[in-house]
Amino acid sequence: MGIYDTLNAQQKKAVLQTDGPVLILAGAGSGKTRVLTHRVAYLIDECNVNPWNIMAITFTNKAAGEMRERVDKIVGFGAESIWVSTFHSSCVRILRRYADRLGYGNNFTIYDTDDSKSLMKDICKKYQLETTTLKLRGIMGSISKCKDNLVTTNEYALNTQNDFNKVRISKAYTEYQNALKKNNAMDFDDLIFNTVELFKKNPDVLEYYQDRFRYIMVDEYQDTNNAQFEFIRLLADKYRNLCVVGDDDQSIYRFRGANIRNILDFEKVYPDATVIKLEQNYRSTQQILDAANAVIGNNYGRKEKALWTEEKDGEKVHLRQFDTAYDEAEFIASDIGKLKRSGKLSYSDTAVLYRTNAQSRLIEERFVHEGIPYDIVGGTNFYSRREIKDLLAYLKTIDNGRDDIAVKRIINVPKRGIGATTLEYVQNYADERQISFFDALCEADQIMAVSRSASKLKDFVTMIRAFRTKQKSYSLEELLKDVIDITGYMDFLKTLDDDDDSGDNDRAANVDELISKIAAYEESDEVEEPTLSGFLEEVALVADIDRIGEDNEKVLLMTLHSAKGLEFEHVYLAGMEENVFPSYMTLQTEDSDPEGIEEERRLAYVGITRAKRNLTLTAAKRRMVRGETWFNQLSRFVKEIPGEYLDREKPEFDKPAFLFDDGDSIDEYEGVEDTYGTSGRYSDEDDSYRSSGRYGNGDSYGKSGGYSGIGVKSSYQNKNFGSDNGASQLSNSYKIKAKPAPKKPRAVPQSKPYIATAAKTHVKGSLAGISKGMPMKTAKPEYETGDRVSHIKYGIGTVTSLEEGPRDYKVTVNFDDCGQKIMYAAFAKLKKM
DNA sequence: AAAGCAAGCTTTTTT
DNA sequence: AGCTTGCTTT
Repeated sequence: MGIYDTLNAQQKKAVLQTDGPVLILAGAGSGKTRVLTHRVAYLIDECNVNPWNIMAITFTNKAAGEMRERVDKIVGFGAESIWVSTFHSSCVRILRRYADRLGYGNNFTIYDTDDSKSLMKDICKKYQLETTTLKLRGIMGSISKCKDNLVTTNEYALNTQNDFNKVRISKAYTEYQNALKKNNAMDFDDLIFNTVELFKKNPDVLEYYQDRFRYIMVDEYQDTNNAQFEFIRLLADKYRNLCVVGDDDQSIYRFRGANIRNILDFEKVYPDATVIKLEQNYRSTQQILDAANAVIGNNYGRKEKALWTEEKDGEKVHLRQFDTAYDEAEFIASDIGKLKRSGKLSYSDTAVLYRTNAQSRLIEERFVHEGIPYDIVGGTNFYSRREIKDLLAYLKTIDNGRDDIAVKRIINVPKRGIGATTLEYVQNYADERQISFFDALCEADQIMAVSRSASKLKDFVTMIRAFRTKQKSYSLEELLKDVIDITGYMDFLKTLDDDDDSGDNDRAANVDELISKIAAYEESDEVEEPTLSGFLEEVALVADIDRIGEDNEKVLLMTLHSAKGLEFEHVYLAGMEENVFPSYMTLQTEDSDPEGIEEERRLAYVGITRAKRNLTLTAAKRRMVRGETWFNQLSRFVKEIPGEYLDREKPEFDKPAFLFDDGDSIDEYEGVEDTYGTSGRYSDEDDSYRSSGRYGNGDSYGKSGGYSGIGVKSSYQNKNFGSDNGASQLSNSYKIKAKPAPKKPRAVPQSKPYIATAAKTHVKGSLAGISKGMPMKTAKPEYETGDRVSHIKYGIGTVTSLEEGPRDYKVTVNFDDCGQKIMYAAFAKLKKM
């Protein structure tokens, strides 16, 4: 049977067990994607299952894409009719057909986290729901939890037991859902929740999909939440051919509602389940696996398993500890550079992983310095960047006036002299009449209270209507460029970050990328009828990880979370320090939530097992976090790795981090009694601190204005500190934190010049170089810098610069009447005088 | 009534 | 460091 012979015994068992519930516990790197794809092939080729009856759910679009590709290769025929998609996109697909059964329009829009937040903000304001203890974040969190657990607004309302906060949350939940419905919108959680609701209330719909998906496979099952579980359970209920694949040791999304019990209790829900463990690892060396096993072994309540490999040759795991995060970043960059030069490393097979997005900046700077090409995953998702959201909000407004959030976002962007008060009146008018915000704007004349601003509102409406008219004859790309041009959006961006121009460049480049993206969408073969709504939908569900291409010769920088499911020859885990990883937040809540630390450990496990051959752990003794200097001890996860698996350059690494070595650039360090018998402060002669932050006046830190760095134990109180100093609350002797003194920040040696260059080649978070098939370019305009030109709206001016963009020329004109404007040449339709 | 500026507060992770 | 909020200015 050919292709199945390459599988090991356990893998083969997993492939051949096609019927009934199956739980595959697949350790990291144990070839689970291979198993899944072979299983699909087996179902089709050997069991005569119609591809149409197979559904495979993955976590990210990228994973879905990869699975689809591999299935296509191995199946050959009919592969395209298999549903391979994420939970969210599956649900969208179903809801697009049946949302009307729930009282939504089938063309509902999808709100991202930002959109939901602004909607909720309005609601909280309207009903005065926020208190000192109950903030927006908490309300949103509670509601999200409700949806994850399939608790409806009514059910929640019945269970408030007159608890003060619960009553408020209940009100917020109810109003929020009402508002969503009115806006014909759903948030991420709703997509799953509503699909389950749809299935429960409409047996005919459920049965249709049950009959359709006779064989269901779910990847990354350990990260499903209760609603997702219910979605799957309902679908699989008729034929019970449900195969879930996961690894409880890699469950890292609890904060998002993932319920590790879904995988741990699978056998309780399906007592007849076949359980198969895949423990042979085909990815990493024994040394790396030993380290991973040693770390994860400290967790309780896991399904016992031990990864092993036949790959015995390998280096030890490298450990390097540095004085500062700068040194750490410098090492990573230079080490990668060195290995690359000696031919031992390829950029595309190398990743730097860290706990928080904020850690990327320093590393990024050093990469630029060393000339190492890189790409950053995550941070602010391309589609959550301000400039992109603004432009998309214009497109949404043009597409569908019912989306109040989009309209409000852009009504005064760029500034049109329409302020908060005016908007409030308009909103009240809309509320009274139960009409949309945009419809209210159309009747601005009727709203007495805004009579003074009525003309501005009318101008806005007229502009949007003009776009709608143009939409009929324009391509999407033309429409977007026209929006940018008419609104003077590039101009507005210029005013945004005037302190330094690098951010500005990024933003402009991101706008270029959006144009490329919309053009690529229009020209894509996969879309038969490109529409504005289609584009907006496609864009709504992309995760940042989805855009990584394989072929790029670039080092990837990303969080540990983003790295799940990926593998690299060389992996650097940066910031292996207490309070960084495990995170400060987790350690703070350790008593009330002991499971937090277990999840962090799983995250460490995920990180370590990303490496195939070469793993380097790095840590810094001190680093700047949100304007404070933190002194952290080496991460407990490093200490959990037995010394014999480690190659460490500094044998004294595990002494308390704040005992500085002789070479350290600290002039004075006084010991004070505490857990470690020390703590101290620095003299202010020391200039090695690149502190910044707003500590404009040193009074609260003591007269000396000196540096107060302390090692703290729970009972330690330092009177020189403001009472809000987090240090006094620290309960674990690992934690050492200090505040910087007012000090002239030492010029950071890298900085601007090459950051600016970097923006051109590696646009952070943009799609630079990723969208394929950039089509033909607009011809060079007839005019040049210095020429006098005329514009239909702005009149006559002088061209001050003509810059070549990826798809079009960007022309800057200094108009005699309205000053400088930046626009796209193809759209400005400038006439040379 | 809107825009501009300074102070204050914060997030760890994301479909 | 970045974003929101509140206050002052126009």
